[in-house]
Amino acid sequence: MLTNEQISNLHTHLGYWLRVVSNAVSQNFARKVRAEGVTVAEWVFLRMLFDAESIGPSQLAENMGMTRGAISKLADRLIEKSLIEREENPDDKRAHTLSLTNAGRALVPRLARLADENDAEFFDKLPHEERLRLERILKSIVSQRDLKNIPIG
Amino acid sequence: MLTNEQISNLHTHLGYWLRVVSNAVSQNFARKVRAEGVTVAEWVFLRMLFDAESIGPSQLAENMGMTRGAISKLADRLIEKSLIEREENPDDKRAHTLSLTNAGRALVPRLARLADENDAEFFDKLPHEERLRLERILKSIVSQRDLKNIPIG
DNA sequence: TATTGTTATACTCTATAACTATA
DNA sequence: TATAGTTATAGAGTATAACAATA
Repeated sequence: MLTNEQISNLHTHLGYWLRVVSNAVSQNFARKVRAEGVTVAEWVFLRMLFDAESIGPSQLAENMGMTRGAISKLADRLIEKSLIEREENPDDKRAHTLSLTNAGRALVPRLARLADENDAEFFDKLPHEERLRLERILKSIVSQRDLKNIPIG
Repeated sequence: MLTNEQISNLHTHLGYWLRVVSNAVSQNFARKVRAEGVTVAEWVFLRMLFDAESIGPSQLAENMGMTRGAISKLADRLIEKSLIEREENPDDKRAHTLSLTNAGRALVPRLARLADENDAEFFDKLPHEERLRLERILKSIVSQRDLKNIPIG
């Protein structure tokens, strides 16, 4: 017989199915938050500022797994939307501090609710035990591969 | 007491963990195929042409869950790389047919091997049973939500 | 010199829509 | 007029690197 090389099909990979579901969840969420005028990356950004006492672009870039350049652009957009403010640090004049405006702080709970809704849409129909299994398996891969980046988009 | 509104944290959502893992898998794969000079979208494109007897941009757009415009650009790039060819259909002069060149056909098995490797890197360390569970849960969400788009990027 | 941020460039994918040619 | 493809434009994210100001 001739070479019987196996060319695996797209759907034979677990990564494929993971991406199908993950992209659907993310796109659905993106649509929801777009109605509130923000992107998924902006939601993550705002949610982090909500918890942070005070945080600079570099720290945020580290936390979000983005470059400082990307954070700058994101911050510009959020300032444009009056959701955050940028201040100089008096102690170290190189450093900036980013913080939520009142409007930004008011928006976060609304976005958090959308995140809850979105998750429920996709996963609430799973039997409780399956949901726990899925979470456990995903977290085991995260810790095994030491994944630390916040996923955007 | 004051309002005890719960602002859910990023990591409380299953969709968050799904995205962490999915993005890591995809980015790892993107890095691998980039070494072969293609993107993930181009891999999907080539893999589909590998099976198709003859296929046009519209059909491919449908199958890949992309717009025809996006397919056109993708096809331009792949033609530039001499991996596919575009022909006019003699029966219907509006229609085009896309097909692999010899170089493109030769590349697909190499990319398929990378996809296999990538999947193995992330999932082979899971107990066999967990892997089956993960696949079953993901597919149940796919069928429940009737997801049909091939995930790119 | 090293660090903090910003800015610039280029590339990929997305979305929408205008446009051409053919049916 | 409807359909097949292409092209144009704009937005969002990624990556890399140049750059200014400060430490």
